[in-house]
Amino acid sequence: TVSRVLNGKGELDLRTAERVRQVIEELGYVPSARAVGLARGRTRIVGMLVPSLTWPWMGEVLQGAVDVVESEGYGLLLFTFNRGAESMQQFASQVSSQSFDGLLVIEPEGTLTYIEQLHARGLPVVLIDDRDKRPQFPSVATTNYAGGESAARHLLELGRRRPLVITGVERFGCTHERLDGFRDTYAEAGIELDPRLVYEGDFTYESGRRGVQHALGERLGFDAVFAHNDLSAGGAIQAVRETGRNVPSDVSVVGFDDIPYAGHTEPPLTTVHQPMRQMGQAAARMLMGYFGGTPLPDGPQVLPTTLIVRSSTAPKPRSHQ
Amino acid sequence: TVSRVLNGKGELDLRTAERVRQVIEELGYVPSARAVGLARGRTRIVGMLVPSLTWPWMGEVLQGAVDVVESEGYGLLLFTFNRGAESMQQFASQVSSQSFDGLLVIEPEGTLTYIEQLHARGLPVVLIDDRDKRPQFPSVATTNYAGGESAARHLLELGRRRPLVITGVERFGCTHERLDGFRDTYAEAGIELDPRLVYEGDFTYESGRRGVQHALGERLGFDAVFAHNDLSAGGAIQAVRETGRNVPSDVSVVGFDDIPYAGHTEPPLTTVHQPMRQMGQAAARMLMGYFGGTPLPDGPQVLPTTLIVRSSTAPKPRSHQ
DNA sequence: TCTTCCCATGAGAGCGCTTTCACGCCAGGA
DNA sequence: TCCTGGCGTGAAAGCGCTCTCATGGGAAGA
Repeated sequence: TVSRVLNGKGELDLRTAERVRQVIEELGYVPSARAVGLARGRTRIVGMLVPSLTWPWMGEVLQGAVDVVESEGYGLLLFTFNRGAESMQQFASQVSSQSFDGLLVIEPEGTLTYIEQLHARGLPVVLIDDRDKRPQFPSVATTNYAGGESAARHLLELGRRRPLVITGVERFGCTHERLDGFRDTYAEAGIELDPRLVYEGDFTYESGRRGVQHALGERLGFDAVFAHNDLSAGGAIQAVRETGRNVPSDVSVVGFDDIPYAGHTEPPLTTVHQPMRQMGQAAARMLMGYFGGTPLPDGPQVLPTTLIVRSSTAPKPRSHQ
Repeated sequence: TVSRVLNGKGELDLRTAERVRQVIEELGYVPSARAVGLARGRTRIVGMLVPSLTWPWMGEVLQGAVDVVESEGYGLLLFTFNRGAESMQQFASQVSSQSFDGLLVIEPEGTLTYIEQLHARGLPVVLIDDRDKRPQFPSVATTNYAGGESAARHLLELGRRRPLVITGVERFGCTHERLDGFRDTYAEAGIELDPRLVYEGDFTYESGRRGVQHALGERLGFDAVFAHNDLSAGGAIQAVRETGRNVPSDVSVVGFDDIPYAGHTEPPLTTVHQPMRQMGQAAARMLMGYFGGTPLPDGPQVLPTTLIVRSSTAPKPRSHQ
């Protein structure tokens, strides 16, 4: 009967319910999560697997996920993947011991097949920002291609016709999408990107510097930089300024991500905003919805990027055109 | 008997054990965390309560904690406190439903009494970076006072005799400690800080800018800035440079925290490094140790800060002295 | 007033483990 | 050969809930 009162199920007399509630209050009784979990077969906990917690935008997506998970009365069990095989081991055992009801994943490199297995075995899984295209999978993604397009369009409007691209890690899907969007837009404007001006970076500040220094060393002229994340854009700005050139007038720089750092570079960085927190929220909501009865969509939910214009981009001065 | 094999307890025949193990292997059997938890009365999960996940150094301490927690086969249940009372409600109910065996806390403002209650009631709790001094409490702290001292010593050695201090939020203990360490060291050198050159900031980039602009507006001369975190130090650098002054020669700037951003300011920031990841690790280790039988120390474990000298500080030029 | 039906509640069987208890068996001493 | 110890193992009682099933009592219909 107490159980009925607590869960609000079954027919029961209002006065009895009130009396039970009163006693519960007096005793300060709280049901044990463990026992409830065992009896019900569900834990009201969702797992979240992330590659690393120290990436600059990770906090945002985590915060987004935690917010909705908590507001639904669920708990968020955190797993990372920075001790390689051992991490995976630990995680796998937690999965099979059914420590959680569903899973949010920012895919650590090379674990996709495993994650797919879990999904196939019936564990509700939502992927965040799948680097590889995985159409038949519940996931939340962002418009990397369109982000690349918007950066290109912005630079074209400013009269920048020889952009240097500092890419992300080559094996990530997002790198290709951002590059393709950018390249295609330039192509539409009748400008083919010089392949020598596409530098493979690795998302670090240093790689941004190296990209610029490399181009300069090769005596390749450029009037803009499109970096695939803000950190490398920051490095690029830095390297450009060191040569005495001005940002934005000599070289305009566009980044990607819009982490807080982007607002604090000198000059503040124009960048493609990724809605990290919203992505975390959306993924969590999908999962919560599933627990509530809504089936998981078997495709990605795509959240749009937005171009944030700050001061690192400006029209090309007449004299140089 | 299966249970005995799995837990390695009790006397049992080696051949039987082997046979059991084989069958377990064949069946792919994994004990249910829920049932084990209920039967044993422990969940092998530790909770972690943090004010916000988006603070720049939060990822580091989280990562440190997760690393050791995971390596011990425990899980990390994450709670945040950015929806005020509601968050607290949720968290409290999780506590009383015994969802976890122990708790790691980066104290959200104004929850200390509650946390203390939990500790008094027998929940193992380890605090990270207690802003208020709480001597009788297991915690991990860092040397804020000594950090302030080291910043002061460094600036004094460079001949900087009129520093501007941009503090953190006034009600935080760390703000006072950093300021006291700094002030006392200057006092020892025979220099009393000009109270007008102590500006109350709030740990934001903007507050760093405002601090500098305020001092400049009041026509207060200064040849150095000590900011209580890196973000506001970045803002300070920016504001100083905007007036045409040089960092480090005209004004040397020292920050606090040593977040990744500190390496990317222009010029790279000299700062007091806080061992965030180590603090997370140490706290988690304390808790793990407790589960292993070692009692919790009833005082803080203090990890030292280190001064990281980069390019935002330099000796005072002769001509200006 | 008697029967029928339904609503509110108590009893009890799980959920999948751990842990205690007791029993059976074999080795060693009398 | 019989008795005493232990060791290895099966049986069963929880852990603290949920949920089904059965029961009792009161209202409504005859």
